[in-house]
Amino acid sequence: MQAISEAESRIMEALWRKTPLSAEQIISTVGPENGWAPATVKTLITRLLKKNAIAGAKEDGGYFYRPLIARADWVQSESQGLLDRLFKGEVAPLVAHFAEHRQLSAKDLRQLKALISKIEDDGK
Amino acid sequence: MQAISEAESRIMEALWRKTPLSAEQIISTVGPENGWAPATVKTLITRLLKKNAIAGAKEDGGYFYRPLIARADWVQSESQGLLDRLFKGEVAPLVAHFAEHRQLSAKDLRQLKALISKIEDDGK
DNA sequence: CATTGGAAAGTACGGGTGTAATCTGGCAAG
DNA sequence: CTTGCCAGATTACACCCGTACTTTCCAATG
Repeated sequence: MQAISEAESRIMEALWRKTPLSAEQIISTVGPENGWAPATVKTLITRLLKKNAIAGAKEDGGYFYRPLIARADWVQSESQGLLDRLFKGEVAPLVAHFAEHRQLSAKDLRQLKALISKIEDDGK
Repeated sequence: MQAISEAESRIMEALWRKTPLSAEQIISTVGPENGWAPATVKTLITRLLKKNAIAGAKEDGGYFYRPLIARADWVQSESQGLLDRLFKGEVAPLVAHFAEHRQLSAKDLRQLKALISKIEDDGK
């Protein structure tokens, strides 16, 4: 249901990038990326199965895994937690923080302005 | 040096709110807040000492603890990690995400606009 | 100097995590 | 029908974390 660990999330990311994937494919993408033995990847897959975060099924000749939770949902709970714990749930201070630490690129600024305009237009 | 755990961060937050604090003070602020036995709080203090995240010293009649790392630094590494893992290091997509999930209050919008104006003025 | 009170260290223990090997059982191919 | 491969389960093990108690050691106080 919940609490996908860091290592497990690497598997999820692979499946979110491309779904479905066979065990073999997961191992060959995610293994080298992280320096994991095949057995390790299989353990992570097992744990994700147990957590109902993914499902495996045989389809047209092979056995494939698919994510059962949407990346957006996961991102939501992860980032919501951080926002609450560190910034009292307010988005602006978070952005201000990044701004102070020179983490706001010109590209970010452009995108942010566009985003704000869009939101205001929608509300109109 | 690193990796302050969730529970440990509660102690840090108390010390960041008011520094220095005695063990007694930490226990009586942080204990009830989290439903922790005094012994638990002391364990967390010990672990933070071992991690060099705080320091204890006797000063004018009592024994007091002070944080050794700045809250801003901690917030920085925590949020940077999330930003990198979830949003490829780009701030705008993060804000966009919150916007989509109705997490952007009117107040946030106001503050964001002010923030952006300020940044642009500074750059001028 | 002896006692005491508190800080720090040590011990405990169940659960999660990272890392990994092996066992098992069913399906497919020969 | 038998055999082999592969998914899933089991087992392993050290470390971190949450939760907590007990022991040790130092410093101040009487």
